[in-house]
Formats: sequence, structure tokens, C-alpha cells
Amino acid sequence: MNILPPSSPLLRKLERLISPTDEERQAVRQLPVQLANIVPGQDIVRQGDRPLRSCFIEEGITCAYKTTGSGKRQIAAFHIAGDAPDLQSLHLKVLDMSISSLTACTVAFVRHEHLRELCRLQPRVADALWHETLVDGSIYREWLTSVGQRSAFARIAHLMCEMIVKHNAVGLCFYVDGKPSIDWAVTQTQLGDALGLSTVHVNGSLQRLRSEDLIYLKGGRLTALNWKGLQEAGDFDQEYLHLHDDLFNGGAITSTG
Amino acid sequence: MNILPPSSPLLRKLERLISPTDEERQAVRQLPVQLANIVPGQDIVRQGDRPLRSCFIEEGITCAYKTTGSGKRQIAAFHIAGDAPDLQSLHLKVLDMSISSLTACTVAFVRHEHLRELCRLQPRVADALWHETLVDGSIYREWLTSVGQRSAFARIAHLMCEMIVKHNAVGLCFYVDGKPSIDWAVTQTQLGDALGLSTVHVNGSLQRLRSEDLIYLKGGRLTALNWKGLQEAGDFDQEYLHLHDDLFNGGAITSTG
DNA sequence: CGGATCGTTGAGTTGTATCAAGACGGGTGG
DNA sequence: CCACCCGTCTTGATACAACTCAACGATCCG
Repeated sequence: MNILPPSSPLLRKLERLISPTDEERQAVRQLPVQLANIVPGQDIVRQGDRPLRSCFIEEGITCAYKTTGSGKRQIAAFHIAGDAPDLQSLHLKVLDMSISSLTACTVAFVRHEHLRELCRLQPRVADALWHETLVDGSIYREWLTSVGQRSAFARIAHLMCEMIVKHNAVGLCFYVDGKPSIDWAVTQTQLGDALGLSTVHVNGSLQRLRSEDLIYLKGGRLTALNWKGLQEAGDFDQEYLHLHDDLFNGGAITSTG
Repeated sequence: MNILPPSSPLLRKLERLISPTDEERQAVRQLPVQLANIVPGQDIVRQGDRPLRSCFIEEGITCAYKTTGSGKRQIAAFHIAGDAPDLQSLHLKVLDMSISSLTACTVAFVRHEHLRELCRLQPRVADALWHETLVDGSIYREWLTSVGQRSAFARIAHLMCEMIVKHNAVGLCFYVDGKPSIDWAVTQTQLGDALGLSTVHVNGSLQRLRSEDLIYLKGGRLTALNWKGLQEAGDFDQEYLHLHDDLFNGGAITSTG
């Protein structure tokens, strides 16, 4: 058993969301956690599990996926540092999806009993955790909209925008020549599984994104050569990521996004 | 201002989820609510709103939808009696979708300040509300899987199964000759918007469902003529609806689903 | 009884899938 | 350090699911 490192992206997210008091901060910092290193391509939890703990990503990228009866696979989410991919299992008894690592990851497991106690004693922290799960829900709605209504080209651009904004929010987006750039560990097969497209079509659409000078994608790195253009191509509006929410005063007062 | 009627489907759902104590039950029953009658096709809340209250459906059906930049529309969810279509707005400051009535509805509006107070004083009720929003998230994932991976035919069958099971859970599914039957207010256009299909294709797929004797659909009523066959056609497994979850003892003990 | 909404049908088109095969590239072991 | 290998990427040809356009029929409601 261990505690979260002071630099934990989870703690930083909490700062942004609720500006915690010292007491709240301490309560989170002193959570008993179990840190684990995960190799790429490993299932962290599986559909059907009844987990007694949830994990928080300290480093690396994971995906959540479901498998259909005919063996097809839908990736429903990508999660990065600071995210809690299976926080829902705190209240949903049986996991309805699996979580798998895309890259080498460091994750912090926290037992549900400790999370529940934390929620009882620190209601604003509970609100922040609830908020996290609601943002996940919002992202699902947006993905559904993408897969249901947007072209393959737009879907890919949209996802890239989302990943860039999410990385930026936790300080993992770097700028080269003023152009946003992130680590990109997603293979074309995985892109297809996330967006409901075949790899062949993903490949073709990527070529078009390149040929229109919207992106540079190579060697595990994605750069938005034309950030405005990429957002337009993807019909992207970051509102749904709810990055400007804050839960000060129990949410009684809202700040303008 | 008013209070919830004793027969409120919300209260019944709470009974199932947490078997509330008298105190918890009273706390919910005495929530100040504002009951409203909504005519069909009316927006209850709109994308971009910053609502100070959430609504609970007492009667009728609503849909949640988003609009893309090119004017297309994705329906992300249908909600029935007992559901809380915009409960997420308790913590997400800006609504990222609209809620619209499909049929005439009775909804109970509850101010966020009252919900927050309820959550503070009755943590198990808070857990139940959180659970509700998590089930919504689970349904989004399943819809995403449907739209991303399943054929038009399967998507429609799947949605019909979902609606039947949801209606059954709140006592709104009737059996004729042992065959499950529900009110069906969803037009083919709305079906298309929910499943990412054109109305023409929805129509064709419905014909096939009829010709294979899986459903009877007419006059605002859907009957599953072959319930097992319909589930197979839709690759449907109700696990994702988490109807068998209970949150007794703060969730420390789980029952088998 | 008339108008609006919803459902149905056919013809033609296109976005995307499938199949198949080859090229690249990064890691591993000899 | 090279050869090999596996996963990933790329490309072309073909097939089909689903879309669009367009018109007509049915149904409901006022």
C-alpha cells in the first residue's frame, strides 16, 4: 500500500475542479492506493468483472472497449493521465466493458471502500468524482454523434481534436512552432474500432488529412499543422469536454467558460 | 411548489435500488418539486442552457439529442417514466444536449440546491442518483457499439429490446399471449436519428423485422412476437442496463444479477 | 373533409467494407 | 551488425450496405 505522489495528475485535476481545502487535499493525498505498472496491450479489467477497486491513470493511455456477439470490437473511450477509466464500477456492480492499456501505464488502484469513505467525509470531492463520470458520459454522447452522423474524415479529425484538447488540459500537449503536438499511440486498427470504420478507410482518410496539410502524423507523434482547420474538418467544439466547469460552493455559483 | 405523488416511478426505482429507510424515503418524498405538463415535441431544456434544476419523468417519453454543425441530428437517448434525462446538469454546468418530449409528458422539476442538500443529508440516495447517471453512461456505450458495429437490422432490434426491458422494469410492459408489448411513440425518422440511419433504410429494416415475424408494430404499439428471436437479431444482452444492481450497505455487499 | 405528418416504395448513387497482397519498420536473436 | 519477423501501414480491385432523391399512399387530427 502506498499514497499518491504529490505530482499526481488526479490531484492536479482536483485543484482545477474544486480548489480543495487543505483538509480535502489531505484526504485525497492519504488515500491508500496500490500503484501498478501495466505493459502495453494488457487488460486491466474485463467485461463481466465485479471489481472491488477502481483505477486512476498516472501515466500512459488506456482504451475502454466492448465486444459484440459477432466478435466485433467497439472502443468506447480513450483515457489519459488523470482519468479514471472504471470509476463507474464504484456503483455499477458488473463491468459492461473492458479496459486495456495502449501504452505502458502507471495506474493507481483505490479500493471502493476507501473511495466511499472519502465521498462520505468530503462531499465536494465526491462531487468532483461524480463530475468525472458525467464528463465521460458527455464524451460518449459526442462519440455517438460522430459515429452516427459524421463522415469518416470528420470523425478522425474530431477524435484528434479531442485528444489534443484533453492532453493540453493535463499539460501533455507541446507546441512546436505554435502548433499543438501530442504523443499518439493509437494504431489505425484501433482508430477504426473506435470510430466504426475499417482500417483501409481509416488509412485513406488519414492520407487526406495529410494531403490537406491538417496534420503531421508519424512515429507516434501527432501534430496539428492547422489547428483551426482540423477543428473545422472535425466539426469540433470542445464544450462537451466540460473543462471549464468548477464546483466551488457546492456548485451554487458558476463561472463563465 | 409541490411534492412527489406516492406512486411516483422515481420513488419506486429508489425502492428497488437502495431499499430506503423511512428517513430516506421521507427525505425524497418531501422534496419541493414543480410538476409540469409538456406537450409532444416540445424542448424541455436546450443545448447551451445552464439549468438550475433537473427533471424527473413521471409519465411519457423524452429523447436527448445533439445537433451537428451541418444540421444533422443525433438522438442519444430515450427516457421513460422514472428516468432523469438531465440529472447530469447537477454537476455539468452547461448542457451539451437538448431534451425534447416525444409524447405528452408529466415531469417533476427539482432545483439543484434541493438535490444537493438531499445528497449531503442522505448519502445512499446520492449514490442512487449517481448510479442513475452511470447507467445512462452505460447505455451510451452500448448505443455507440450498436451504431459503430451492428447492421441496421440488428440496431433496430437491439433498440426495441432495450425499450421493452426498460418498460418492463417500471411496469409499463404488458403481455398479450405471453408476448411483451409496449407503447411505441418513436417515428421512423426519430429511429433513424437515434441509430444513424436514413428513414428509407429504417423502413426497409422494419419490414424485414415484420416479415421474419419478430415484431408487430402498428398504431403506436410494439409487440415482440418472438422475444428470443428479437434479442438474437439485435445481439441483445440486458446486462448493460444494470437493472439488478442494488446499493445496500453502501455497496459493500452485492447481489447476483 | 382537408392538410400535415408519417409511412412506403423504386431507381440510382456513393460511402465504406472486404479481400488480398505487398512495403515498411522497429525489435530480437544469432 | 545483420537477418529475420511480426505488427503496422499502404494500395488496388471489387462488392455491398446504406444514402439520396422523388413520388405516392396512409393515417391522424382539427
